Amino acid sequence: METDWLDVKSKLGTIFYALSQKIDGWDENFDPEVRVADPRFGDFQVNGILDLAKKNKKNPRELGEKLLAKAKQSQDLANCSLELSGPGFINIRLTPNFLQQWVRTFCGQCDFKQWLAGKTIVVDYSSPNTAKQMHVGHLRSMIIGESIQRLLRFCGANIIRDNHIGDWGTQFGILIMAIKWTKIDVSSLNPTEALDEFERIYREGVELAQQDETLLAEARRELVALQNGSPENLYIWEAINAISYRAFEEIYKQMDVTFDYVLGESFYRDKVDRVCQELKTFNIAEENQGALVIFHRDHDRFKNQPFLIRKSDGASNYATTDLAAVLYRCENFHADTLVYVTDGRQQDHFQQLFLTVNRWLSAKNIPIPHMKHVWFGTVLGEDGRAIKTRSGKSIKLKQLIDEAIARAQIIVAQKNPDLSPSEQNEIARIVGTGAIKYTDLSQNRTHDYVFSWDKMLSFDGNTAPYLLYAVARIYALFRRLKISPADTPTISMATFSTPEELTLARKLVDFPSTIAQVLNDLKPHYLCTYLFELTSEFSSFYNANRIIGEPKDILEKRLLLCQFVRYVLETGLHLLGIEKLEKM
RNA sequence: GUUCCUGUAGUUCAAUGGAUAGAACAUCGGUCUCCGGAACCGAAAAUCUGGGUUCGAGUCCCGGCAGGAACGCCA
Repeated sequence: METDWLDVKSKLGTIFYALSQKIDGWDENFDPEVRVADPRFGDFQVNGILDLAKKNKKNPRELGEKLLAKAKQSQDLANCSLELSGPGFINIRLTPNFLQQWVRTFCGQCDFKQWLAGKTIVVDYSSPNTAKQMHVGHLRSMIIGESIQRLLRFCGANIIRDNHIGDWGTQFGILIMAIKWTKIDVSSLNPTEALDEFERIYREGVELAQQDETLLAEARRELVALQNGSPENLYIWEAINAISYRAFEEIYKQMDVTFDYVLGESFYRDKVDRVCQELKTFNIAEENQGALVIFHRDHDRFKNQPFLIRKSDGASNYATTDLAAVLYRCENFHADTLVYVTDGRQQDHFQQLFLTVNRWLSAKNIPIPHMKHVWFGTVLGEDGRAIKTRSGKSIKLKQLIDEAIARAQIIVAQKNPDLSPSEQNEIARIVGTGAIKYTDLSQNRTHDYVFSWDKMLSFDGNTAPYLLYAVARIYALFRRLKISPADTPTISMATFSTPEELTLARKLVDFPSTIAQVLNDLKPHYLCTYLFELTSEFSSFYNANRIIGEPKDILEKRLLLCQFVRYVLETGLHLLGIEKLEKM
């Protein structure tokens, strides 16, 4: 089988389009709209005939008959059975022979590197603020960002992972004021409790500032002093950041998240003036009520809603930093795409940012990168409102992760007491963090969800442990048969024949088009749905079709399916940021 | 006021304008001399509301109702 059959759905689209163009008078803008079909009707269906008929006021059945006649003569489709049905669908069913060839050709060979080859993409994700512990509200950017970053890399892009930490914000004004007010020595704090302490001090500072205007003014002065390089304030700031970074690192390590660069907002502090200057020079930014703002006159909303890039007190804000970061990423990383993974509440900000970058970089006459805001819904508390740190009762990320690992630990110890403690610990970590990641990723990222311990820590049903278990069983099978997963599977001459073999092989065919869809929308939940369905079909297959003790040709064809399933599950789990397990 | 998101089984979620709306959890009932039972098979159970567009609407448009969010010096 030719390698261009890897993505069968897309290949069928190409074939049907080419066939249609051999028919006299057929619309050249025809889109066959090949879709995965309901198994009752076939494996794939051509949907586009109905649209075409509507547009050209023709009878869809007649058009369908013409296209079907061409398709039936096509050598490319010799291994498919075809029929016209319903109002004008062409149903396509792959023959067992086709499935056999496809599985043989692509087992372990699903390579999508050419899709994004040559692209340099900066992915900006996680991006917590220092001086605070990460809480469940910080989960999504880290998990979704990590997954998307892996996906883009898997599809051939050159990826730069940048953690744009909020280490230069106004929280430091209040914090430094309160630290000085309460005369706390930052170097004397116990590192494990220091972040709690900073949060407490911060809340205290907010209260103080509310009660006493002179302290509020003091906080503003401390921030300006910090930004102007006051050694005393820089010392406190650095101490706070060092403690914060250590806490972040601990979580990233547990969650298997890594970055190439950690360029916080402070990194851009000497680069923002240039941005403001240029935007003024190009007449993009203007002074308004003492601040430097940008209006986009040809935009319905942003002609009135300003993009504020310098506050009236002269301080820059996150908009300025983001602009400086865009320039830095273009000039130093030569990025042609920038991906931002943040909460959906920042949609206006990013729209304004992108509009501004377009105007600014065209004025500078340098290439404008593609910019994509990959936003996600808010994690809500029980009250239906966003979980907030200031409430003081939000769930810490560390607490959630530790609890997930502890629960997994109990189950591992119970199911697999013979494994060494260190093996059990590692399994518990992967199962526990995998469950958290999968729960988040398996939901449409653009929807809000209410945080619940039960949901995050569930190990039953459509969860990471279910997928991990299937992988572990395949490894167990290989161990019993004394074969290595790295071995090239022996090619059996037997074709798939049982309903479970055929259904499973059929499901494997959808892997490439699923990746294409996830890539198109940057929505990992499509992948989760696919992997769960694949695993479910694998489990049914494995339950109903014996392998060990079967005649050689049957054993071999079933092993080939196991090998392919293992490959797809491991690849898929990796793309979700979940590590695989050979035992659990 | 402008803009954005959401409303689907008891619960949590799916469903690129396609054929009889899929799952999971929970509930009820099955499978086992079973390659790992963290498994498999089955049952019952749902599109907020009123119009419209379409051969076809959970999906698109308009109007309600309900919830959430953003909108000038927070990030």
